[in-house]
Amino acid sequence: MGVTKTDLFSDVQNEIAVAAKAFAHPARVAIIQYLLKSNACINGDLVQELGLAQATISQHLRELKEIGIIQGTIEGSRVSYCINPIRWEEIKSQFNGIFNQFKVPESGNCC
Amino acid sequence: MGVTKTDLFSDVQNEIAVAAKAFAHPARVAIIQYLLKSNACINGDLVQELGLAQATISQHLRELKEIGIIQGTIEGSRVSYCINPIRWEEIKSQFNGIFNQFKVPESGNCC
DNA sequence: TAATGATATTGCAATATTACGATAGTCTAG
DNA sequence: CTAGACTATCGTAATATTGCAATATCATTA
Repeated sequence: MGVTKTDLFSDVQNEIAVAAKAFAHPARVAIIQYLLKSNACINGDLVQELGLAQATISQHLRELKEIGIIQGTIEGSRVSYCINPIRWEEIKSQFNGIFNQFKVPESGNCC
Repeated sequence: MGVTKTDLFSDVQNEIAVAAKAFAHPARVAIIQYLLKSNACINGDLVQELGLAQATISQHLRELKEIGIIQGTIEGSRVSYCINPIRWEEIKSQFNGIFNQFKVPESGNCC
């Protein structure tokens, strides 16, 4: 009924799902890529950069902050956002842990 | 209004968002991990493995198939699913492309 | 052929996500 | 202090996702 049954799955599986949501919307991917490029930015820049309303971007930023992949500091009347290095590495290694698990079977592909 | 404005974003950004959705639900993560372990499996196994209804699992499998990350072959009355190696590498390198873009700035962290 | 087993599809119901206007709060100029 | 700039939050509308029972398919087996 629209409710994800998180209790059926392991902690790791739920964590990966949460982390993946950071990348599961093109606007958030765009925000992350922009942060990677500029290595710090402000919300206002993003309103120019992406074509979305200020409220929408603010909402995506909050989601990314909740996931922990970005962090923000208030700078006067502005807010500077950047990648959270600790969390970034954490998520990166969670994904690499999965990606590196796959080896093409020697006996050719199964199906 | 609930509609993602895909036209605002680049192809790559949209592609990453689609790929990320494969991992954005714990059930799909669990399915992928199970496929990684068993290196081929059948739908029925998954109904035992996860606690979800058959219809629900079939739906997740279809989504993963649409994303291309898994593939299935009909084997009599059963279906064998496995990782799609080509697509797997594709998605893996898209994510690595992002993950490796981040370097902790020498001047310490910005915010 | 009929019954069985394995999957897929359909048709809801419930919740989640996306988007934005309006509004509120918080600085910084002036 | 006041006006303007920048962000966050609220309320709401529209669409998407999740989950499952019921049903449909299709191959196998009796």
